[in-house]
Amino acid sequence: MKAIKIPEKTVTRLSIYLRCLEELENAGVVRISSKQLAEQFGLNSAQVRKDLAYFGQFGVRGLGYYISALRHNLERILGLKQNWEVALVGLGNLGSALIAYKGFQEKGFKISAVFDRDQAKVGRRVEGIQVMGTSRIVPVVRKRKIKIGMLAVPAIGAQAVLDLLVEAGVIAVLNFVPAQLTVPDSVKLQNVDLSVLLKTLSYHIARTGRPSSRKP
Amino acid sequence: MKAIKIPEKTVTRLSIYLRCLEELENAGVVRISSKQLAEQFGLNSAQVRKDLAYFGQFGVRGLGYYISALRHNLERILGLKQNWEVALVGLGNLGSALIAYKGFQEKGFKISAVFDRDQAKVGRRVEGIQVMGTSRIVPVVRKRKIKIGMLAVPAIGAQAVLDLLVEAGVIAVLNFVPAQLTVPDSVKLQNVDLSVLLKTLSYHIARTGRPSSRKP
DNA sequence: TAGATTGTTAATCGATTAACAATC
DNA sequence: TAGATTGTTAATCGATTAACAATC
Repeated sequence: MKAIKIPEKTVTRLSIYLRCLEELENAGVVRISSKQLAEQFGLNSAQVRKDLAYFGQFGVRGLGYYISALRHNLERILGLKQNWEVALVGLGNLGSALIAYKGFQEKGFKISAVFDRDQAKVGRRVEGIQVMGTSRIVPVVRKRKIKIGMLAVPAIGAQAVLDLLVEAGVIAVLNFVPAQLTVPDSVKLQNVDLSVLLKTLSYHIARTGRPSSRKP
Repeated sequence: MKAIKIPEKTVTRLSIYLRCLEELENAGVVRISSKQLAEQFGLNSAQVRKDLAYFGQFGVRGLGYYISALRHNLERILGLKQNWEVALVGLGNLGSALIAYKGFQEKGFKISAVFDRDQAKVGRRVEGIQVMGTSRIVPVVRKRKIKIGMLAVPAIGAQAVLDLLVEAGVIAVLNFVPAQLTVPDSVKLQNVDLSVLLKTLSYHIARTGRPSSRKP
């Protein structure tokens, strides 16, 4: 079969294109060229065409891309034609915000199982979901065939919890824990480390922000 | 002067190295080689050395890097020797979680000003900080010389709020709004789009997760 | 000194972009 | 048909990695 490697950045851009296409379709626009689409994001039009070309021929020469058709194709490619169940582990500040956030559900991602180590939280109902102890991760996630995990626990013990999710059959994990965690190659671990992002910002300010350097 | 372009990825890795060095120092380790450090993250040792070499010569041939010295150097390079004040705009689910999250403060980032458009929230006290209306962004951020913004408002109107932060003199913004926002070149906009990350996970599962494809 | 590891150059790899034939 | 824009190849650019002289 085809062994063409598709860059991760391409996949990320597809979902950004998709958001733009949704807006355009809602605005009643029918067609768009790669040039117009690229301008929305400060990208090169060849890059847009190449990103799409990894997956097929979706455009019409001389005309561009029909928005509705392209949108459906991108949704299919990204696996968004189905609703995904998500298992959240950790119900601290961040976990609570994630479960309260309505944005995911609109996009087809539903947090449908919540786990926490703290016995005081177990049994509570949050957004209509009963909180379970971490010992229930393996049976429940396996039984419900949940494929996506969200990890929002303290760094201590995070690897053990992640191992449970993997054992339960999760294939992809959105990880908010600022620690070096490992998963088998077959599992995708997507790190969201806000501290690392803030430090990058700090670097940017330290380099470009001030005419002369100043120490506090 | 030197016009060497330092890759963004290098800066991101520096802060990841730093976290590792902190752990090692706490564990009482004195020295580490680029090879050992690289193995922690599945990276190449040449990459570690090159990342560091952008900023100076921090190692000792034959021995490796002294952890304490390297750590101080990285903190200096990343601008972490000072505490940064952060202005948060938007006090919904995510904004509330961000302000309640204690992790930032430990790393030297303190949310010290909070703004929301909703008059019902203005005047309330959250984590010891009095919430202000968005009309106060420009005077307050400018007066306090706050350089980092966090944007956690709804997509509608987000650009206008971002413009206010920029007008107020912010140089870097951590953006949680899933929309295509623009800033001047001098300002760094770091997007954190959880929906995009989830879609990348969805793609991964759709491609690798199932032996045969199945539509719901 | 012998062994180890850095700092740095040169080679490789992969992603972006320019260019253009195909074609609507 | 003439003009526009795709899909794709080839050129360019930038980041990663191998290799090794310098040196602790």
